[in-house]
Amino acid sequence: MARHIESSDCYMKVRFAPSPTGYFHVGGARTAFYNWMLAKNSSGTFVLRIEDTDSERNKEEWVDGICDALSWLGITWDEGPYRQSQRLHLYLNAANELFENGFAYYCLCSRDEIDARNKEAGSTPGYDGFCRDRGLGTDSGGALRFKVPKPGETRFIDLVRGEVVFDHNHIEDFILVKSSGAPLFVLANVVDDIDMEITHVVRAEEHLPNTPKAILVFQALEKQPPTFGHVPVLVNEKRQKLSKRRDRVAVEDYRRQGIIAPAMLNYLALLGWSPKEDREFMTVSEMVDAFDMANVGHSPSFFDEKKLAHFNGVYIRALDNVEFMELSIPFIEQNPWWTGSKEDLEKFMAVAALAKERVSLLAEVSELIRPIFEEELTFDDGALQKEIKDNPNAPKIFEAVIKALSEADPFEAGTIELAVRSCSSFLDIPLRKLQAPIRVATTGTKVGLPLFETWSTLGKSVVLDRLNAQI
RNA sequence: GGCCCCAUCGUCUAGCGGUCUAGGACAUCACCCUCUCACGGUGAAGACACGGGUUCGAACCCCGUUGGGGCUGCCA
Repeated sequence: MARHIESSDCYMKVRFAPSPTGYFHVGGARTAFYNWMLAKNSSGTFVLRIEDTDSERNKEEWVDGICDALSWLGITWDEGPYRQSQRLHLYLNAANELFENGFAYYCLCSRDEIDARNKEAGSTPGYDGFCRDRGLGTDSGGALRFKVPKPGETRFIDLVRGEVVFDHNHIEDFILVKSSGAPLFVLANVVDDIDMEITHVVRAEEHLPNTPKAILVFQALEKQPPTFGHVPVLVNEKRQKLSKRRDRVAVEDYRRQGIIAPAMLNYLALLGWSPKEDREFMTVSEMVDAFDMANVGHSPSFFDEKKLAHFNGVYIRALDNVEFMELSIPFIEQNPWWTGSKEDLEKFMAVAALAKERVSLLAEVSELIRPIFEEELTFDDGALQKEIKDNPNAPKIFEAVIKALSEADPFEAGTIELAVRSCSSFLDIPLRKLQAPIRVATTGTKVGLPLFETWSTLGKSVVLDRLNAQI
């Protein structure tokens, strides 16, 4: 589809304006990242604004969750976090101005009354303008509604969709201030965008129908609206918008599983956007340089955990061993066998490169390195049965390996391998068959880190003890 | 229901009128590598929703149909 507008290279002041009503989710993270990239590649400003005007639904802990998650991702804000709950006077001033200038009126209708009237008249849902000309005053105790000019239409150029037109006949006179005196989203949003001099509003597509309302308010306040861009929503496997209630979407969840921040950012950036060259792995600065709203797609994207995990694996493998260990330690600390001692760190270091290649989530590291730390080995019962108890060759394999091993000196991967291979040819059992029982005996499972390196890290006496225990 | 948005392999996408017997990536399968598992390598299978136009020529432009999504709150 032809693009009707190019995103400009000029200074952009953007904002990410989440509402703290639940876990910070991946869709929000993507929106934040897009905004952040726009600010970065225009030498602009990224504002964090917490839209907490709805005191019923907002919780302080969610605000912390948002800030923590953004910080973890490396999405830093130049201004804020502003709190709308602390700026109520600004919205009320604007509301008063709109009322004084005839752009808004007070309304006493309840939803039930409106619905009843619509039903009786056989008309479509939406406010019917009952109080429009009643001349109710500030002291009426009603809600303040914006008087949408009718007939009329509002059109604007959306950065991703091109020109969009809304007929005012389908926009009801929406509420700006509740009867309780609390300002609502559209009002607060617009007033802040004016006050903070936001130049570009990039947000999720679910806000597209709010945009003409916002533009009307900008105009009534005699301000130039910013440029808007609506990015497609993220959907689940059933192609419904990702929901905090229904779907697993919390950034925090992925972090706890061991997704690392750069992998998350890279994956998120590619959901709905792709650079011209169709590249996949990019550093943050490469993404910032390449990012362009003109290349943002138009249709919803499915958040695919499998592909995220693949990206994460690639990023983990690119880590150096020390970084890998530092990032992994929070995930292994909770194990009783991990003490964090110098010896533990040395053992971990010895297998870090091998472990790195075998995980796509940091939460998988524990299981992989557990055999080299545990005093009392935990066994996979199925593997124990199959590879040792039911294996007629097991006794002679143990006997031969124990004997060969005692001569392996120094006890290193190379000498161990020679010893084990000699058993293989001596017993005429292929190495792949021969390694199974001794692997289970010394690590508890049939899959894991390469055996010879594991043994050299474990030390000769531990290995011999574990082998002898199975005879 | 009304309004708006969208439509290329199962998924994320490349493609902006001829270079498309439609490219890449994830997932899947096969083979190779290999001490297990991974990693890596090679290969296979797999898509332009449908119908009309416009055009010498359409995945790309227009219209319609169908399908999906969003919104339709004194939530954001």
